[in-house]
This record gives sequence, C-alpha cells and structure tokens, in this order.
Amino acid sequence: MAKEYNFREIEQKWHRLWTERQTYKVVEDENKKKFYVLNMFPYPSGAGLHVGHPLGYIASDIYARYKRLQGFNVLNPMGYDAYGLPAEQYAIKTGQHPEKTTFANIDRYREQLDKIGFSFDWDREVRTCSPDYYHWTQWAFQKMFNSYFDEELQKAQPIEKLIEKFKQEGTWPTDEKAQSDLLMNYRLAFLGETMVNWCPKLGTVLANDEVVEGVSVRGGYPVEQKKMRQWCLRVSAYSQRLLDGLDTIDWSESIKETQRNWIGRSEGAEIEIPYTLSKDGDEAGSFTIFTTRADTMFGVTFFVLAPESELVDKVTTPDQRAAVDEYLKYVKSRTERERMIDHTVTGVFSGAYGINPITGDKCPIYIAEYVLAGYGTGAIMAVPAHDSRDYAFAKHFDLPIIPLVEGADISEESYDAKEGIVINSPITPDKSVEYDGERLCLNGLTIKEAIAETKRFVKAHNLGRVKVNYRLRDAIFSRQRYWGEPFPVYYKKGIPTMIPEECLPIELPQVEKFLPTETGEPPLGNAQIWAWDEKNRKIVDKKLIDEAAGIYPIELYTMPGFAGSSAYYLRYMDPHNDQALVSNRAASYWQNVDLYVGGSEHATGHLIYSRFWNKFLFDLGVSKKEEPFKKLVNQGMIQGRSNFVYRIKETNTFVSLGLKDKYDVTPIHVDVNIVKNDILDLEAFKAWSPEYATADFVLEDGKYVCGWAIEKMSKSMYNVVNPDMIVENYGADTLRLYEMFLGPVEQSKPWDTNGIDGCFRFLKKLWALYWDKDGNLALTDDEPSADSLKTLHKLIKKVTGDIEAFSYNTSISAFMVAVNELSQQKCSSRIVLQTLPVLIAPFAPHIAEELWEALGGEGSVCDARWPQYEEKYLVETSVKLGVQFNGKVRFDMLFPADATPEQMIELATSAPEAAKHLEGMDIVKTIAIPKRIVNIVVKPKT
RNA sequence: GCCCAGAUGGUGGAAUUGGUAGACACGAGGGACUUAAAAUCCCUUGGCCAGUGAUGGCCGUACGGGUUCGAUUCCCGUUCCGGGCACCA
Repeated sequence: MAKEYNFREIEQKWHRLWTERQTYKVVEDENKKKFYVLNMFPYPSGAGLHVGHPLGYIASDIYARYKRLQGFNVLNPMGYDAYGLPAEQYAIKTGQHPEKTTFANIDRYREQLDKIGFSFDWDREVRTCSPDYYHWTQWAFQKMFNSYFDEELQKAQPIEKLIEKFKQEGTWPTDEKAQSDLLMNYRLAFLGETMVNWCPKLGTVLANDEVVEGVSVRGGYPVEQKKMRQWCLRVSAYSQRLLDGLDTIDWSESIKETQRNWIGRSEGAEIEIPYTLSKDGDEAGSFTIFTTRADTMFGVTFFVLAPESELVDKVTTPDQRAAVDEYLKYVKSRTERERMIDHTVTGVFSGAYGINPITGDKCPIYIAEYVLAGYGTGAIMAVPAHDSRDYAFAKHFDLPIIPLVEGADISEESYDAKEGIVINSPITPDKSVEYDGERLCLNGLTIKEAIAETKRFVKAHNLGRVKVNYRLRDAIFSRQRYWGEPFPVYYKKGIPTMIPEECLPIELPQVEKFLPTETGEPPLGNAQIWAWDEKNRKIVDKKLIDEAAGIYPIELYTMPGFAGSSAYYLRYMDPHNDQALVSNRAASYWQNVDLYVGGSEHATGHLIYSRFWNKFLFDLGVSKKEEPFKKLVNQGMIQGRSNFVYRIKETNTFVSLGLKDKYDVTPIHVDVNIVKNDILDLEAFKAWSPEYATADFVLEDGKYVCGWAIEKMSKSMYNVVNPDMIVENYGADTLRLYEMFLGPVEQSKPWDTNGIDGCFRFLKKLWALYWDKDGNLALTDDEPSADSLKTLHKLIKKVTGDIEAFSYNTSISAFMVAVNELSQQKCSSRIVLQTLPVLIAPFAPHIAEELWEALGGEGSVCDARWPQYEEKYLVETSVKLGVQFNGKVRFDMLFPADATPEQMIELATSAPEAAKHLEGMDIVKTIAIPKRIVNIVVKPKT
C-alpha cells in the first residue's frame, strides 16, 4: 500500500504543533533584518469569510514565509476593524449589544483563518473596539487638537507655539471663548461649522469618500448638504506632502493617479476684481477670482459667483434683488444629487459689473450654480471661447465670445485645450491697461508661455497672486452613532476641552437603546453616566452636571470608521504597550510596512487617511517614516460564478442547458455547492429545498448541465463559496495553491472551482515522490543525475524570481513541471528531494512541514534556509537554436554553449541545411541573438 | 469630458520585456488498468489545407496602418471592456 496523502491528518497535526511551539511568534531582534508584511485588517461581518477574503492573505503569507526563509525577522500580524455600522444596525434591530455580535463574528473569522494555515503572530492581534487599542486613537486625536500646521516648516507644531506667536503680535484675545474660536481655525483636529454630507436615514454625517453619486455607500440612502458643527481633521494642510509622497512609494500607478486626482492640485492665480454697482458707477468694492488660465484674461466677457458665496448679497443691485432672491430659492430647492445629474444652464444677472484689471473692460457679474462655493474663491472669470461651461452659459444668455487662440474654431464649441498660439491679447495695443509703464501683451506666445507671462505681470503689478489650490477637503471626523470611539472631550462653559491624557482611555458608555434620543441627540445621549468631573478626574452621572461644581457634559459624537484603522500598523509593532502607542524601540526597529496588501477600493479613504495620520505622527516623532506603506499590492476582487437550472414554466421539471431552447423556461439560481464542473448533483438538488423534492429532469447524455454567469458574490445568488468547504474536501494547501493559481493576484477574476483538481493532483504527485509502494520513504543517498539537478536549480531560480515579482501563478506552474520531470526521471536522491519542501513551504506549508519532518529536518521548515540556485547546473553543453532566413525559422541546429555570435553565424551559414537557402542568394545581414536564434537576411543575387 | 489600466485557444492564463506565441492547469476526445465505478497513468487538443504516414504548407495575440531581418511586446489611429475623477474654473 502506497502512503496516502492524508491532508486532514497532516493539517490538523501541524496546526496543533505550530500553536504548541509558537512557531509564528515574532520578537524584535536588532541582529536580524526586519520585514513587515501587512494585510488590510477585515471588518468581521456576520457572513463570515468567503473565498475572496483569503486571496490577499494567502498572497502576503507566501511572501512573509519566503522572507522568513531568507533569514528576515518577519512581522505578519492580523487584527480586526471592529467598529462599524452593520453591528450597530443589528443592535438597533435586536437590542443585542454590538460588542456581542462583533466578538462572535471575530471568533468565527479566527476559526476560519486558522484552518488555512497563516503565519500570523496572534499574540499581536488588535481590535479597534478594545479600550487599550482606542486609548491611542483618542490620544492621537488629542495630539491633533493640540497641534497646528506650520506653513513655512510644512509640518505640525504644538499649538503653544502659535499662541506664543499671537501674543507677540498682540492679537491674542483675553476672552477664553475668543481664544478657543481663534485656535479652532488652526488646530489639526478642530470643531468646524461646515457643509457636511448629512444622511437622514442613517442619522449621521458622512465623509466625502463615503458618499457616491449623492447617496451613501452603505445602504444607498440619499445624502443632503447641511451646515453642522462637526469635528474635522485638517487633512488639506498636508495636501502637498500627500502628493509629493506618492513619488517615493512603490504603489500601482492607477492608485497613485486616483490619489492625485483626489488631492487635485491645480496651480493658478488669484486676481483681484474691482466691481461697480452700475455700468457707469464708481468702484463699490472688489472680489477675488481663481483661475488656472491666467492667459485668457483678454477673453473675459463676464464674471460668475457661486450662489452660496457671501459676495452675492453685496453685488446684488436693488432692481435685480427680486430676480436674485428667486434664483437663490430655486438653487436651495435642488438637492446635491439633482445638481450633479442635471447640468442645464441656469443663472441670474446680479446687476453689478466687474472691472477686468488687464483690459479695463466692465463685464456683468452673474450668479450661477455651476460655480461651486467650496472650491477656489467661489468666484470665476468667464472665458467662453476657451471653457466649455462658460461657453454654454454665454450661448444661453447671449454674451460675447472672444477667441484667443490662433486657428481655433469656436462656432460650435469652446476650444479648451492648452495648446496653440495666443491672439487678440490685446486686440489693439490700447486695450491693455498700462501699469508702471508696462502693458501686458501675449500675442504670439504659446499658451504655456502666456500663462507664465500673465502670472508674472499680475504679481509684478500687485493685481493678485500666484496660488495653488487643492481639491482635497478636510475630513469630517464625527459621527452620530453609538458603535465607535468616544471623543475624550467635554464642554466647559461651551468650550471644547480635552480630558487629561492620563485619564485615557475614555470608555464607550453603556446605553439602553442604540438609536438617537427623542430630542434628536446622538445615541450617546442615552448614556446616563456621561459627564466629566473635572476636580475628581472621573466620569460621573450626567444628572450632576453643574458648572459651578466643575462637572461638564461629555461629547456625544463618536469617531468614524477610519479613526481606528489609520494607525493600526503602528500598534502591531508594540500591541501591549500601555504607556505609548508604540515604543521608540519597536518603532525604530519595524519602521514602516514593507508590503501592504489589500483592495483598491480604499484608494481615497483609508489609504489617504492613513498617510495623513502617519505624516502627523511622523512630525511628532512617533512614526519613523514619512510614508506608512512602502509597497502596496491590490489584490483583485473574487467574483461569484453563479449556476442556473432551467425550470419549464408552470411545472416542476428542469431541463439541461443544451436542451433548454426547446422549452419555455425560467432560469433559477442554484447553489453552486451542489454543482460540480457545471453538472448538477440531482439528489443534492432534491434535498436542497422541499420545493424541489419531487423535481423531474430532462437530461442530456445522462447528465444535468447547468448554465452559468459571472456575478457579484452574494448570498441571494447562491454563489458564495466559503473556504471551509474547500478545506474540508481538498485541504488548506490545495486551497492556498488554487487561489494563487487562478491568475495574477492583482487581477479580479471569478471564483471557479472547476480547476481545483489540478492543484490537488499536483500535491498528490509531490507526495508520491517521497514514498515507495510499501509506504516507506523512498529516498537514496545516490548522487543526483545531471537532469535532476538541472530540474531542481531551474525551479529554485524560477520560484525565487516569481515570488519577488509577486507572480505566484507562474511559480506554481513551475512546481508542476518540476514534479513531473522528477517523477519521470525517477529521482530519489535525498539531495534533490530534501530541498523541495523548503521551496514549497511558502505556498503549501502543511505538506512542507510533514515532508521536512519525515526527512529528518531540524525543527520547523519555516526556519530552514531558502536555497540558492547554482548557474553551473543550468549551463548547457550545447544549445539548440533556430536558424532563420529573412525572419522565418528554417531549421534548428546545435551550437557549442560557449560559441560567440560570430562563431554561431559562421557555423550556421556553413551548415549543409543552409546551402539550399543560400543558393543564388546574397547575404545582406547576419544577426545572432545569444541563446535564441541566428538570423540570416538574404536577397536574390543581382 | 479628462486621467489610468486592459483585449492572447472552448476556459483560467504563460511568453525571460523585440527573438520558434499558446507554458501550466481545467475542459473535451481517445486509450490502458478494472467485473464495474472511483482513483491513477498514457496519447491528442488554436484554425485551415495537403498526405496512408512520419510530416509539410498557410493563417493566427480586438481592428487598421507604421518602424524592424524579426512585433503579443515599440509608435500612430480605431473599436470594445474595466477602474478613477468630474460643472474643481
């Protein structure tokens, strides 16, 4: 009896031994080089893990194990992003505390993860909802509150420095409330009265990245704009550093591009525009416009203000007042969503005129919703000839259009491109206003030159300034929810005040109900023990609130999801430290994440917030690197592959795919777990649902063939494949191999169980190499054959290169080839066969351990050394090359391996096979590509 | 509209970055072993054409051009699919 590959026994055994031996425990060791591998930690949802989750974890685990085999001290931790809406909504429905459901889900995740055999160091697990974790989330928030961004130093500084500055300038107010209000404009975490995305259905505000097309990402509920007092993080202060940092990190170009778009840097000019309240009136004031196209100053024919702009009131003339008010009413009535979808031209004349400082022309000032209050200055100069939105507006209101680019046809649409030669700037020399004896003239310049020249002119004559604008907005940092980190803040006579650092963490209070209170307060309004006793430094019953006694209300908002996930990678370095977020020693050792693996859907959320948060902590000296994640790999999504059965209408008869066109059928989703290779398991189908117990079938070739489609993996489509099933039937090693074999890690692909047998067969073949017919080890101490050594070293070379390049599917192919070759060579040499377990260990750790142990290896295969390939085994004594004439391969021949290109050409042209091709021909050119081909270009003799 | 990434057999995907396209796997077909099934092993498998046959020829990497002795790879144009941003001045 040959020894069977009993994956169940093997995997159970090694899970036990790994735990007993603490194989994956990692400690800082300054004598070893570190490597930090990280997965985006999961939100533990009630549905458990599906096959899409482990994809990234397996990919990073392979890399982590590989690095360990190379002698690195590898940190590969795992934890849970445990705060979140689903648990809270479940709590509202059932009254069950979200902590309870969350912990239950975590246990289930852990159980599933353990089956797959990851090399996580579970001693370092973090949970964002645990007080000793969010202690440091609250701490970081307080640090941000007590910091401001110094524009000159381009970094965060203690707020005391700013107070000092105000005192020196003599602008420091004496009133405490005024002091607080002043500093709020500078603090990195601040309370701001801003337009927020308010979602009435969820009863909370949302960040910009949580809203897509006017509805909430979670739930898809409508979102409206509302002015509210909210905690914000001054992410925008770091815009330039967030942008610059992108050039220093090894992330995919598309993610970096997405972030660049999100940050939205645009370089332009702010120009002062004086205005009058009638065509011939005197100057009544001025406003500032922002433009990236300073070169088009000569084409301005009107100005536009955003309806929300504070200037609207000032520029509206009495006789236009009624029309303007009506327009503002109309704009207010429109939701964000309507404004986004419907781009019809609307607007109203304000009655005032702006004076173009370059031409001296007076142009009407309009109010229109196509100009946004939140970007630039909320006011623009309109150049209809060269901006499509201005063009549409000008056509609609019949305003003049002045072309400024040579040859540009603007009869049908504007010419927006920044290419061409400038004309009409000015039309006549006297159309350019003279400043200090200089008149601006752009005619004949390219647009790029003209932009630079105008900026220079504007700056030189003090008409405005060069200005960089960013689209990146400050992040709204408070939520009206229960299941999140409470703010360590109380309101002392209305002034937000930090609870002392030593009193942290402020634990989430117990509440009876998880809904907002009847008075409209957030859920924390339900908490009874939720007031701060300043003198005794503790949380007390809110009935005791009394300013005189120094007992004040505590903030009722909680922090958003990204609060806990923004610095968790630092916490893994030192997860049990109760004195600091991370010790200096641990932070100095682990530095930052070398390899980060996760989905690209976090491009404008987590991956921006984390970078911001880390940059702040870097300024503080807590984090040791400016960028948190050196290399980022985005694993693709695993889509579902649904199966269908076809029921003949109004019957309980199901017809196989190939015959369905002959009947009138309804396709019905069928559970993919009772379908194998698209063949339906009829008995399982009958048992699946009582409705089908009596089903009849129309078969083809005795089988029922199901249809299929690629869809999102979801419960309702019965296409969810969970890893437990695969582990049960094939083992964790097969699952790991197959998930990687499916295709490149970065690529999205449907989960299709059809190919899994190939990986399972491979492991069985590998296993079979080691055992004889009687189940004994079949190894000999014979010298390996040259062929076997070549196979082995070819494999080492290929696998090493492929892992480095994250090309796991090709390295698995290489294993398959090598095992087939060794099996054909009947290789039984210990020298060759004891290397294989080490090579396969990152991919299939269980079988690797078992073989390693059987071969008498020391300890765990995890501590073996990754083999080096030797060129000498790969060298050929002779090489077979194709000889081609005029690019077509004509014959193959053998060359000495060390032949020079010249010698190869010589040999090829004198070979007998070449004679007939050379007959009557002249050799035009000869090329020899080493190890590839000898190319001879011929043409008929003239 | 702007930006980014793609398109290779029946299927998932390879191709050392300009050098014999289709590795590896699945599926399919044929065969061996077996009372039978499972498991295992072997052969064939991009298309078309010629040949009893070994084999030979032509066409083929979304489409149309170009550079090159040689293009899946580089350049220009077109179509289609995916992703991001979007009245951002």
